[in-house]
Amino acid sequence: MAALHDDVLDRVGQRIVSGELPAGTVLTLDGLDRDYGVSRSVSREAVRVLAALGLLATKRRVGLTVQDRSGWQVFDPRVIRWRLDVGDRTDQLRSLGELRSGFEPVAASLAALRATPEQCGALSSAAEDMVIHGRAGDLAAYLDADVRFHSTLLEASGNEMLAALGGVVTEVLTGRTHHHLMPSAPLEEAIDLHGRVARAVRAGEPDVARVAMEAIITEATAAMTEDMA
Amino acid sequence: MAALHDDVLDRVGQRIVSGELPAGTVLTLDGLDRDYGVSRSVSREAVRVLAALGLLATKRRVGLTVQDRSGWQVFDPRVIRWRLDVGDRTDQLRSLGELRSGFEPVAASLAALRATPEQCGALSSAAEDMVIHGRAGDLAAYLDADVRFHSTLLEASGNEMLAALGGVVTEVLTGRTHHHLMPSAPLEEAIDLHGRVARAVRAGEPDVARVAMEAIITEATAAMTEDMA
DNA sequence: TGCAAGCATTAATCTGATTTTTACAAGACC
DNA sequence: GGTCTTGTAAAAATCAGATTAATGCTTGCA
Repeated sequence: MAALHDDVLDRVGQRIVSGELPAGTVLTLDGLDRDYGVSRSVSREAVRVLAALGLLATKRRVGLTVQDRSGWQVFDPRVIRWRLDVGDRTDQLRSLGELRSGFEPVAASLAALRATPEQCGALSSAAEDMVIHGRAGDLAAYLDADVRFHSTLLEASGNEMLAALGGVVTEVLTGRTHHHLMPSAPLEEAIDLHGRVARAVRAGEPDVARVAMEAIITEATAAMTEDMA
Repeated sequence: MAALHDDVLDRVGQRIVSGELPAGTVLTLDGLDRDYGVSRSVSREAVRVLAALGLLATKRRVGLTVQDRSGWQVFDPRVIRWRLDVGDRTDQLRSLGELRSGFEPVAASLAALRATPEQCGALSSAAEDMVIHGRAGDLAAYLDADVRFHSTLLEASGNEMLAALGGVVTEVLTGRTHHHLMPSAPLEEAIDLHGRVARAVRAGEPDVARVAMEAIITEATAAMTEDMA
């Protein structure tokens, strides 16, 4: 099912973020063709994308040079996923957590000022689903509701760049569930906080929404650090 | 000099973000070959990158469909540049301002905990330069110091994702000066706040740093909105 | 020792052919 | 008439061969 292009892209991307191919390593297109048994078009297009993501640089007569982490497009969902899958998961999640503690409270407060009735409804419904599936212990359905909640909230902020961070948050939530960095049963307190945010947004209370969202991130960070220790 | 690949990439990218090719428009690879007079490899690789940026989606038997803005990788430097060049500059700057109000205070507070002595020095020196050039009314030198201040601070947060947002902040600062959305002489208060952040970071006082940085963003937003009215 | 010419390597580009997927339509059936 | 199957063609995806253009490195000369 997975197309050859995506296959090569994923595999090389993962080898780079995992550190198997450290910065400075030099590859060649011919080498990739042989390694993966694909035609030049496939490896060529994969390399172009990796170069766009800042993971590789191409140079004539030299080849493909693996780039230092400082040049990576760390906001690209693909890079985030690779790093969560095979890279420095802990560092990555800490970075993302700190970042979220910055922009999600702002998004919550903006959403309280700008959310449409439909978005308020979607938010409440997602929060309710979290209650139901959280209590039932259905982690997959809980995750789905969690993702819906945060994506809707960021969308409702009316700020397209905050909305664009929805992909990043989705990767974090999915990643930490997938890698078992979550309590086996979601905490009652976390679930409750989501409901509080939803109500504050509906009531148009930006400060209440912001504070509740700050608590969500703090709680999530604490839960995760404990779990990793 | 500019390679064919980058040429096609830039041109198609700009046509999309400018709205000349609205979401839903369907193109074909053959069409691009003809339009730009390049071979399939070139258009193919450009399309692959555009697809990675979320601007296009490819589908067999259909062609290339221009995607809605909601899927764009709006944090990619290429996309930011295209939008500042041919897109909606003012909306873009407002979005970026709201985003900054989220992550810069967090970065300031983290920097107070983690900045190295060298970074503290660079921060203080940038703040001093802002005083000097601000009072002298040298806008270009002031901007340079301002950019140095914020980039250093984000770097000093010790969080690579916050550091990666340095480029974004630079765009905001440069953009608003370039488009005359700044007071002709920087406000004494704004300059003073930067010094306060630098001192708080050096002293290791995260809360003071955070509050001062919040004030910087609030002041900047107010100044810009007034100017636009 | 320094410099310039030439060589060899590798990405960049062009081209033609084949394979695979799949939207759409024509026909078959109820 | 409406739904289901089947066939066809359109377009991307992939493969493969050849040519072009930069450019790092070496060689030879002064």
